[in-house]
Formats: sequence, structure tokens, C-alpha cells
Amino acid sequence: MSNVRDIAEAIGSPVAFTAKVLQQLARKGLISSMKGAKGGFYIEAKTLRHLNLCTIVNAIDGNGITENCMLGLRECSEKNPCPVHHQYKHIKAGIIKMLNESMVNNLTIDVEKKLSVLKN
Amino acid sequence: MSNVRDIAEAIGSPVAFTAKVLQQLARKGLISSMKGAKGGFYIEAKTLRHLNLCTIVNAIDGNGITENCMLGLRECSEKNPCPVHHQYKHIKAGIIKMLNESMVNNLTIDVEKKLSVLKN
DNA sequence: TATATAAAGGACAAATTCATCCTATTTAAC
DNA sequence: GTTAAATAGGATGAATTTGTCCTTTATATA
Ligand code: FES
Ligand code: FES
Repeated sequence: MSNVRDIAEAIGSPVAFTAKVLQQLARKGLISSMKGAKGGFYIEAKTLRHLNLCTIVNAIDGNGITENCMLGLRECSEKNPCPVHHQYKHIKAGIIKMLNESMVNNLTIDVEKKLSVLKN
Repeated sequence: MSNVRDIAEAIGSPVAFTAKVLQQLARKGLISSMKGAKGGFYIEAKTLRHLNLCTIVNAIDGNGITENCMLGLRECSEKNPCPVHHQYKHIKAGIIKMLNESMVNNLTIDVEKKLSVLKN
């Protein structure tokens, strides 16, 4: 259980803004929160086990990454591809794969070992 | 030689905004322009032969794609990597490769054959 | 029960990106 | 030369993203 100030400090992000993001995640059920003294944000063990970056990105930014055309066409489609569609689709697939395979509980391991950082 | 209105129409983008982008490209020398009646924008044959998407993206948006950390850290580095750095670096490399290998004169071929589109 | 603590949420403010409008300058054609 | 057509560029405006502030609600603890 961590409060907003500690989280904001840990990631080097403004407190009020961090709070808004955490609220969004909480509303979507990706994290849990408790009000009041000794309250804060935490992740249910069961949730954490299945939580990947794809779910988080989707919750905050929507499915733009997976749906949008690289050149900004209204729709990205095989049928009416933009000039870079066939090149970009492999990259897009790579991003989605990466986001899906990035489990939060794995990512935390390196952070704990100080092999990766959350701010600089 | 095409004027802004025709270009804007062809890509489904506002005329005034398209003009600003074209001006940026012209200032950087990626395209050429001629004022006055029968004027407009065009690409020098010699320029076109070497023009790829990487150059264009760089001219308009800077080198953010190639430099930025996926998680928004101030700096993306091997030495102080964010938790997704090692996964992301392959994707980033793929994007850069793609942008470098995408020659504008090749991309136009499919557009001319109507195998790809510039608006929808 | 009173108090202190912390998230929830609404309203607002700043910064950035996206887009428009207008005037000046340049050029072709008559 | 005059005129019409076109880019250059500055000033401005709209929309979105980013960030702040304040009040309300909930909870632990004394
Ligand atoms: S249509 Fe542009 S990326 Fe698919
Ligand atoms: S440090 Fe985050 S992507 Fe390299």
C-alpha cells in the first residue's frame, strides 16, 4: 500500500497528475485504492499476476496504438492500406506482442534489483 | 509541380495546415518550392532518389522517435534503463530501420498503381 | 467521537499541438 | 507594366494534453 506522494516521488511525476492517473487505473479495476488514514493504492495479488502493459496502456490511452494508421488515415486496414501499412504492421504487431508479454510483476523484479529505474 | 490546394486535397488535410508542413520541408531542403503563377511544390529528382521517411520525420518532429524513452524518462540509455528498455529497443530499432528503408520514390509506386491510398 | 490522513472528483490553468487568416513577396502571362 | 496566382511568414485562435487546486468523502487511530 503506497500513497500518491510516495508513488509520485518514486517516478518523478507531479503529485496531482499522478493522482489522476492512479484514479483512472483504479476506476478500471487495474489497481485498488483505500481512502483514509493508512490508505493508498495497491494491486490485488490476483490482479497483479495477470496485469500486463497492454491492459494499462489501453486503460489510459485507449486502443489507439493497436488501431491507428501510422500516417493518420481515419482507418488502418489491409483493404485500403496507406503507403507504409505493410511495413508498419510488423512493427505494430511487435509493439502489441511486447505490451502483452510485459507482465508488471516481472518488470518489478529488475526495479527491485536496481537493474532498471523508474526515474532519472 | 503541385500547389498546396491540390496536395491538401490529395491527402485530405486542411489547406493552411498542409502549407505550413510543406514550408517546413522546403526550409529543410527536402522539397523545393516556387512562388508565383504556375508555382508550387516539387521534389528535385536528385533529392527524391535519396529521400526516405526517416529524413522527413526528423525534419518535422525531430529525433524523438529515435531518442526518447518509451516510459518518458528524461533519457533513454543502456546504462540506466527503464523497465521496458530492453524490450523496447528492438522495436525502436525496427522503426528506425523501417523509416530508413522506406524510400519515398518507392512508396509512390503503389500509390500510382492505386495499391495504397493517401486518404480515406 | 474527534482528529488526522488519504483518495475521489470537479473546476480550473498552463502548455503544446493543431489549424486558420491575413499580408507580403515572387513569378508567369498577357 | 498590370494582373492573377502562388508560396512565405507572422499573428492569432481552437483543441488537446498536461498539470493544479480545492472541496468532499472515507478510514484509522487515539
Ligand atoms: S493504413 Fe496506415 S498503417 Fe495501416
Ligand atoms: S530507458 Fe526507457 S526505453 Fe530506453
